[in-house]
Amino acid sequence: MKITELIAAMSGSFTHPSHQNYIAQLSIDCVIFGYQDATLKVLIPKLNFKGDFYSLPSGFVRQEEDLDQAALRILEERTQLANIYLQQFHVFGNADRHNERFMLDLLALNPQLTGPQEEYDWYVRRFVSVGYYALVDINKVKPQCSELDEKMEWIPVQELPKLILDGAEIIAKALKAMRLHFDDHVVGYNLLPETFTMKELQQLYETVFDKPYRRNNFQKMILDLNIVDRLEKQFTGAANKAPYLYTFKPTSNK
Amino acid sequence: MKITELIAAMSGSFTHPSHQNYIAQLSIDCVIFGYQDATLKVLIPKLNFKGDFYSLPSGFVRQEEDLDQAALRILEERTQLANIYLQQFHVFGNADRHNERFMLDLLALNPQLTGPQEEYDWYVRRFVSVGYYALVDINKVKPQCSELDEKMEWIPVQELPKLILDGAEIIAKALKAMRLHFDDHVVGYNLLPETFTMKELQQLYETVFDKPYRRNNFQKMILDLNIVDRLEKQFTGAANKAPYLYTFKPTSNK
DNA sequence: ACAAAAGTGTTCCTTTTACACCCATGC
DNA sequence: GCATGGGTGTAAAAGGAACACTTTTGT
Repeated sequence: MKITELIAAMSGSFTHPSHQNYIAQLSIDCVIFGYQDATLKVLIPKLNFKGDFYSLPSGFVRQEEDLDQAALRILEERTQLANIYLQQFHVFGNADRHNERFMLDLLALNPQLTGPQEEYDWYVRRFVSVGYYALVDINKVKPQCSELDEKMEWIPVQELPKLILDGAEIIAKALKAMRLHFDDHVVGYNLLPETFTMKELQQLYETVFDKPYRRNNFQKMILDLNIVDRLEKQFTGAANKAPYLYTFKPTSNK
Repeated sequence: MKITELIAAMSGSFTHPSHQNYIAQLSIDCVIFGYQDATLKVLIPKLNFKGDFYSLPSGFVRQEEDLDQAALRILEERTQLANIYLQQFHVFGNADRHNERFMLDLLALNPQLTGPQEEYDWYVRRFVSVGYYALVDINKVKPQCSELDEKMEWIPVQELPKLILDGAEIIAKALKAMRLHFDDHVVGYNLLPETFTMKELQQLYETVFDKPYRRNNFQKMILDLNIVDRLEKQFTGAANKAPYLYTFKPTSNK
């Protein structure tokens, strides 16, 4: 593989690479949150090179596209999902944010990589990166590896591996911003399937905020917010009262 | 004046212009808030050209400097103030954010402006701009015009003129973000002089949040927060009880 | 002594938290 | 019937809003 292709793939684009089409020194990093097994997870690609390089889904911004559009494009390519809930949360702009260290590590372990110096220089310059986080229904996502990825995995936020560059800081800030937005009480919509029980919703809250809620008070809070509709009961076969299913009101979100 | 100098001045730098030193297509826009006469004001430069062009203090990012550093540099140049409270709040990245319309309007009214095509092209490309807001003690600021400015004025947020580009949107978002941060109850520190009375602090809150507070409850709230120290009384000569002066505790901010 | 404005205390109400009870389900 | 978990009601506690009262200052 050539550096050219590497950069093209890193850009989130599978088409012919040409850095002329992108804004130089500006990138987008995405933190994709999913929720499964009462755990908050992040979609993390592992690069298909020697050495354990974990990164974040990222890419560049085309000249003719909005910043938000670019983030959406990157996300859709990776998740095969449209209409993703997406929030810009921070710009990472330290002067030492460049890919040189990463590339040196990568090339040391993978000497077969070659490519034009020009492309390499373009890529290892200092980059300012806009952080976006996304909330997705983990069951609907079909993780799509880029040409560079060995695999993409949902990793619990508590068990993240060492990430290249400032990935750890980016995720930490994303989590903080997400929690803040969660208080609006409509954001959870995006992490759950269409229908869910009150208990499932409560578990989501407990996971996100990392604190327990009382069953009855939680139910009262949600119902008072008037953001969910009650549907039919869900008979699980268990020897107890069947819980109602709920769905978020169509008007109260997006 | 040449376009070259115009761009140099716009960049917030008074030194010899060279766009090589800056990150291309990335700019910083600052919303500088001050507080005076029970009014929230923004420092707005008016450009020294024919036509009423009002802008925001802005500039570009040098290759070797952090994003935050760049914002601080721009702010210090304009206010002659160090240690400014500064917050990044949003990135404006729509694809149609370019200076071409503004430049056409400007050149139509000021045909004497000339300069190399190259510089012009650099400047009118699409720009992604990082928004920062600052809170300053309005009495300490000595507004410093750039070479381009006819004047710089503190304009009440309610009475803003038409700004070039998306200035209005930027200020609106800055105000929203500032109000949000204000809830931390330490931010007000930066808008007031060293010492102040409880009434002055209350008026600040009433201005920022645009709603009345009750005198006694407000006092209780602030004292309970434990963020201010009570100093000596301030005798104004008025025929009433002298109010205490307060100052923010040195530990509770920054 | 009085008016004006600052400081403090006290009650009332709303919201939040904690506890208790009842209801449905399958064995 | 009974164990299990879901739904609802109510009391206690906390927090906030409104009101009243006291203190200080210069005339």
